[in-house]
Amino acid sequence: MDSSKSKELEERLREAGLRVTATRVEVYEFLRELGGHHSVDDIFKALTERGHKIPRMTVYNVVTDLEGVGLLMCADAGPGRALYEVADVWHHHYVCRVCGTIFDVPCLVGEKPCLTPPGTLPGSVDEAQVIFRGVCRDCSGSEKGVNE
Amino acid sequence: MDSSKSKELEERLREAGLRVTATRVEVYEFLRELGGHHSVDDIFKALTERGHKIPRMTVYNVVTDLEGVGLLMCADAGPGRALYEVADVWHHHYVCRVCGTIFDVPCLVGEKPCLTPPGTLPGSVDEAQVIFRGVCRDCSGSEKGVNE
DNA sequence: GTTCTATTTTGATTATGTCAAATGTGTTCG
DNA sequence: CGAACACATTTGACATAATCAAAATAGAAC
Repeated sequence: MDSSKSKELEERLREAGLRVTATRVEVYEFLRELGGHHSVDDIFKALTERGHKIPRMTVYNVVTDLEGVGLLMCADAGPGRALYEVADVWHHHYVCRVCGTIFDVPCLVGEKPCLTPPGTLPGSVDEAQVIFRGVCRDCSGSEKGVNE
Repeated sequence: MDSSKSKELEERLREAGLRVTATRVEVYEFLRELGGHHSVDDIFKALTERGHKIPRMTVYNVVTDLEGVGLLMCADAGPGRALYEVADVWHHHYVCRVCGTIFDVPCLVGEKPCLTPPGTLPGSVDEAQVIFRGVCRDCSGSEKGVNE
C-alpha cells in the first residue's frame, strides 16, 4: 500500500535523471502521508522532530527538484512563503480570510489548463490556477477570535 | 485631471475613518501614476529616489491601510513578496514562467466574484482570483537567456 | 493655538530564501 | 566487488521580506 507509491516515486525520479536518495523519499512521503499544504519550514521542523536531522537548505533543494519533476507542486495561495503539496490531480484553492486555512477545491476539468483564457493573452498558457477567497464556515459562525 | 482622483482618495480615506496624510497620498499617487504591480521595496526605493525620505516600515503601514480600505489590492502572482496595485477594475494576472513579468488579464465579468464556484465550497466566496501561467511572446522567441 | 489620538518613525527581531564551496553518497562501469 | 565520477547534501554566511514595540510626530477637532 506504500511500496507501490514508493516504486512510482523511484521511477519518476530515475526517468527525470534524478537520483533516488533517502532525503527525497522522506520529504515526498511526508507530504503525501500528511497531505495538505506545507512550507519548507514546516517540512524541516517536522522531519527534524521525527529524528531526521536534515538541513533547511536541503529541504529547499529537494522540493525544488521534486517540483521540477512534477512530483510536487507549489500551491498558489497568495503572497508569502511557498507552500508545497503532492502533485496529484489538478485542483484549485480556497483561502479563508479570517483563519487563513487553505482548502483544496476540485477542478471541474481536472487538468491544466482548465480555464479558457479570456480573449487574447500575452503568450501561451499551460496553467490556470484559481484562488477563491472568503470566510469559511468555522469562522463565519464565531466571527472574530480565530486569528484576529 | 489629477485633483479629481485626489479628492476621491481623500474622501475614501475619511469615510473609512483614516486620516489624510502626505505619505498615504504619495504612495497611492505613485502606484496610480506608474501603474503595474510593485513590492513594498519598489515603492520605498522609488519614493526615496524622488527625494521623499520615507522609512520602509511606513510603506508597509500605508499599503496595509490602503488595502484595508479597498484603495489598493494585493496582486496574486504566486508566492514571494506581496505586490500591490491600485484597485480599479477587477482583473486577473498572467505570469511568464521565464521572465516573471506580470500582465493584467481583463476579467470577462469585471467584478468579484467572477467565477461560479464548482460545487460546494467550505464557506462563502467573495473573490475568485485567477493566475494564468505560461511563456510570454518575448520569451518564447528567444527561449533561453532572458532569465535563465 | 491646544489637545487628543492616529500615524510615522526608529531600531531590533523574526521569517524566508539564496549563494558558494566543501563534503558525502548513488550509480555505473571495469 | 570496488573504484571513480557526477550528482546530492551539508555547512555557514548572506540577502531579502516582513513584523513588533515603543517613542516621536503630526492630523483634526475644539
